[in-house]
Amino acid sequence: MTGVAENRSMIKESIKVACSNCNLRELCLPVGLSAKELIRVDELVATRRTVKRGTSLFHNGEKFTSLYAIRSGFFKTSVTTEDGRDQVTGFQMAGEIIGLDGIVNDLHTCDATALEDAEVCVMPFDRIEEISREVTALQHHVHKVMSREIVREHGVMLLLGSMRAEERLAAFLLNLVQRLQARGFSKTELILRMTREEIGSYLGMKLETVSRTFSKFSDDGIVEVKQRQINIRDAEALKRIVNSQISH
Amino acid sequence: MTGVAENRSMIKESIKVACSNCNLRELCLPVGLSAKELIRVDELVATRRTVKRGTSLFHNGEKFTSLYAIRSGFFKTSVTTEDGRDQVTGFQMAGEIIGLDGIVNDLHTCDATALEDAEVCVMPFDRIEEISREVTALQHHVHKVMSREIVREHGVMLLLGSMRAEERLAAFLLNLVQRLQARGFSKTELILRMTREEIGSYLGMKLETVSRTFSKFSDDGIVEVKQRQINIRDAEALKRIVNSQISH
DNA sequence: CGCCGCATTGACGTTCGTCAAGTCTAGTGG
DNA sequence: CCACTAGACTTGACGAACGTCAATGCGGCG
Repeated sequence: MTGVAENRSMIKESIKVACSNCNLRELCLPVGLSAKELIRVDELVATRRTVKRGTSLFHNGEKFTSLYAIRSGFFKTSVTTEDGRDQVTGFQMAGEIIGLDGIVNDLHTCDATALEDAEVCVMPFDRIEEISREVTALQHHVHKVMSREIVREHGVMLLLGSMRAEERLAAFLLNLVQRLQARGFSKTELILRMTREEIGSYLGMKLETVSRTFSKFSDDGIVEVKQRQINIRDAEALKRIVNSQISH
Repeated sequence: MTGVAENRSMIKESIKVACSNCNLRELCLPVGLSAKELIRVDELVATRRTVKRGTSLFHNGEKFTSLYAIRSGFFKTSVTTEDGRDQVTGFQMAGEIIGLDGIVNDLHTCDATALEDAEVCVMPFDRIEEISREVTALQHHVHKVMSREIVREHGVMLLLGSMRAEERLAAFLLNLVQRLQARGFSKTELILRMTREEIGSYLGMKLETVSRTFSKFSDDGIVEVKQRQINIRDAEALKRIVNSQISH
């Protein structure tokens, strides 16, 4: 039963890395578990699954069974309407959880697409519920993960509802680099995994406006932009732009 | 201990209506509970609390202790940045749950303000966690409530990121009237509990644009607008506007 | 009755979207 | 190795949608 090909990705059941040994543990799991609890929590992950760049982990309309913890790689999630409109709702990186949208109706309501080759831990949701009845720290952790997502989306709503193009892009860059830094990457250098169009969709602006705004930042010496390679030269300036509060 | 005045609202502990008898039960609670489970679930609500119009149930920065189920009245939730920007993140009516944002950091990250005199059931969160360890239907229900909020916010992001003014207002009206209808109100008549400015904040547009768009709908015979009294004359037209997909 | 907050409407300006042309880069195949 | 191509990105010119500012209207409440 190992190495079986599935629709869009491969299942890998043989090589299991226990959560208790995983280097992303502090991102995925609650802290301060007893040895006994850790053993229970290791049962959360049923399998691992690799997702090739450009393919999707799940689609809108698919049956929901599991949450996914990203072990490596980079995803976008996006919603689509019947009439073809679509909106990127988030970008996710290692240690983050995707699939929460599926719980309410047992159906996924968005697509999750890998922007680079990725690997995820598959956590069947009924198992999550079962174990979190026994391990209260896990129960609380699950609640926090969901609440964090709600708060994050509040921030996006603020951005979309009240910021102008420069403010949006500045906030976006600062958020990305802050999350990368929390994972041990540089706080000034980053490589964008998404296109200008995907950034624009997330930020509610057109790709041309994204491009122009990058150029503006570059002209002002705030960031160096070489295609998808970004070097943040003046993070303080970006923060000032986000809090600009121009004209009122 | 009854009728004690608190900061911004009154605590009412004497007259307890059990959840099991509450007419909003099917909105707040899971269905199909056993008698024994119902008894446990009735312990969820510690007290009830009235919130006068214009006052707040909780504020950004306050310690989080409880979720609130709205028994009657109408709320808005809004986030504010240091620099004074603010954004309405939602409008909530009877049967809906507010306070989910506070779980992640044990602090509320938004304000909840009553737009009309309201009454809420106070459900201490540690009690929710305790009881949902025993009553799996409640556990699942809590997860669904949070997931539903995430999905709702995806919808708002789509609206803010990709719709134009008329589409936004049409979607807003349809959503409001649909929720009111689910509570037994008319599907054509409604009274707005919020100002044009609050609608605008929620929809990412200025109050003047909200007003103009109402006037446009009125001129087109789609809705009658008399201040805050709205009569939807052609819901199909509103749906067409939402799905307009003009120009691409 | 008169005030005040909310709503409407108009004139004008800014930001961003649209359309179009052109450039850069990576990947492919001769 | 280089030419070629496709996809992504950049840049410019123009226009539409919406924000801004300001005047006016309306309705509820003291």
